[in-house]
Amino acid sequence: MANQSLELDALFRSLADPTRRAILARLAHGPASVTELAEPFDMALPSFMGHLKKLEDGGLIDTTKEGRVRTCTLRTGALAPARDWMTAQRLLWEGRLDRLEEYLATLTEGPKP
Amino acid sequence: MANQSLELDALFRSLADPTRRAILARLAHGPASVTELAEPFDMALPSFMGHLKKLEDGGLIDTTKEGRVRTCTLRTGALAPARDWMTAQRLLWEGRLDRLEEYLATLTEGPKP
DNA sequence: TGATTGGTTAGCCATATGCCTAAGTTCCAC
DNA sequence: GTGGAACTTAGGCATATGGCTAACCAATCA
Repeated sequence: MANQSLELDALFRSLADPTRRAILARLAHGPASVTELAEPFDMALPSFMGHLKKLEDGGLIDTTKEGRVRTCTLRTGALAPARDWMTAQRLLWEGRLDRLEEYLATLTEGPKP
Repeated sequence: MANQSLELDALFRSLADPTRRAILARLAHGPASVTELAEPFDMALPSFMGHLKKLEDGGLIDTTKEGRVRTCTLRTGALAPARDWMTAQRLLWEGRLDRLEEYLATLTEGPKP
């Protein structure tokens, strides 16, 4: 549970920045190199690389180096824990406890990474 | 758009802390006073109050004072923009552009706060 | 009316964050 | 072999964050 809390900390912190959200939104269209990703931003490259590192350490993206080009790829399902937490709260708020129970049942059945 | 970006910054930053997430999860069960909310936490009251202020400034909760008791209430739909952004990314990732279009149509029809 | 309760304000500290520049390394095209 | 491209590392700076204690204030109770 504490581990899940740390994971959610990192996930939501990763999303609490417009640059990183823009990176994720771009990668949703497909993999891209660092240079491609950085091009729309008026930001020093080492600063931009810092954001990529944050996303990689947070488990949101994978990066691979081929020659001098580093390619970034969105990690499938990486946002699921954050989305699941928000969905759980919404179901509680709306008072649909029976739906919450069904929903939690689907969580325990799913595979864990 | 920039305004939406700032709103998402504040929303995700509010969620990037275990104490604030626990507050929201508790309030999902119904309103509570500051003292009730703070009781499970081993934290100085001014520090805890700081978290409540963050949540209120971020539009996630409302607070009202009656006599010396301040009661906190979850604001309905407050997490919707964050959830919507995550849903939009997921639909992109899964390549279901037609579903994305349908989804975006529902957004533009909905009332804006 | 004094004591207690439920916050509120102010100031401080350690750490994290997001940006910068400068310099460097690895790879590749010419 | 060399210059340029694509990163990578190091150090610095300003601001934000999350916690603390101390003192205070407003409301209520005995």
